[in-house]
Amino acid sequence: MNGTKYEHDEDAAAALRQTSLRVTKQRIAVLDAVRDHPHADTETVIRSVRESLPAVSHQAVYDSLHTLTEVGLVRCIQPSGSVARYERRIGDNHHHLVCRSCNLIVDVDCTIGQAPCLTPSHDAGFVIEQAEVTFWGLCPDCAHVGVQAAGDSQPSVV
Amino acid sequence: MNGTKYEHDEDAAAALRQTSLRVTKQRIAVLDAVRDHPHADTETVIRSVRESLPAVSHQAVYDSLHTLTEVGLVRCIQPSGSVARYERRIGDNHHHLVCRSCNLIVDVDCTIGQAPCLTPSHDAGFVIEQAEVTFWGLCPDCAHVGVQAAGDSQPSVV
DNA sequence: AACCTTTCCTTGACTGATTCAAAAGAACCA
DNA sequence: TGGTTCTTTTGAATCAGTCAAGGAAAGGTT
Repeated sequence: MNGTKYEHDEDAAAALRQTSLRVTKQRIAVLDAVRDHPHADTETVIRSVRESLPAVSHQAVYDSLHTLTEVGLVRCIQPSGSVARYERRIGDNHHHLVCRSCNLIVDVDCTIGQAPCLTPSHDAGFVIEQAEVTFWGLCPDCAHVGVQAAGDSQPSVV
Repeated sequence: MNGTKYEHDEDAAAALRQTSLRVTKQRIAVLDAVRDHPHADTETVIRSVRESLPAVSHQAVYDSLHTLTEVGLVRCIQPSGSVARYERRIGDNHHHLVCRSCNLIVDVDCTIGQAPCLTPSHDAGFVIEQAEVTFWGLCPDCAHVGVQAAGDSQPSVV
């Protein structure tokens, strides 16, 4: 049943042990699922987890994702119009490209270097912890389709 | 009933006439509500609209907000963990400061100048239309409370 | 001004993501 | 191993947002 996954299990278990959280099958499976499906929504995580643990409740996945987000083992992103999505790549404050047409999400490195990697023109007195950048546009595939399909059905740049 | 609001009504009506949309009481009231409550969520817009038009349905407000967003008279933003919020300031691609503690949202001018005002380090072949920046942190009030209240209950910077 | 067409609003039900709460179960410390 | 505490299951509930059909209003036409 759990033969060829030692690496994953060990990575996830080790990460959990470094927190004060208990090491449970469910949390390990959630961590693996998020690693294997970058930017997955909760539904996808549930399906993936159930491949190895068919009986997990959706609530366990919701709880795990929340808890793991709180301790910083996963990061939750939520581009406008999207449900919550999760990723395992953390700590480097990278950003995202989102395709307006097919909703593909791709990582991009932080524009300048370390968080916060940008400074607003005036900060209104805020103590700024993080700058989150989302680049909206068209992925290579969708951009080509737009060009091929007549050219002027795709309106102007914002 | 509608005595002292000529300025607002005229602004909103004029904006609507410049589109191909019909000029209706409901849409004017929605435009005024969004102007009077920057970054308001739909619930707030509904309450505000009902001050002048008690009988509007929530569906009319949802429809209006969608339609007005489509034609570009309002802009919809959705910081992670928040419901949809709307603003009347459009066309300048400004960005937002969001307080992690009280959810206050404040506008900041575009960091460099025109959209897209940032360029990712590598674009993965995307055609980029817009860069959306959200600065997360603590507003002046919440930052002060954090400092006063013992200093180490408020954890580290991300 | 009356009419007609098209677009818009109201009504009421519904969906889908997420959350709540209580009880059963599993992890970890002694 | 035994007990305590933290997790998971179960089942129901909430909340933002959507769907669909009929009635109403806007704005052009006569």
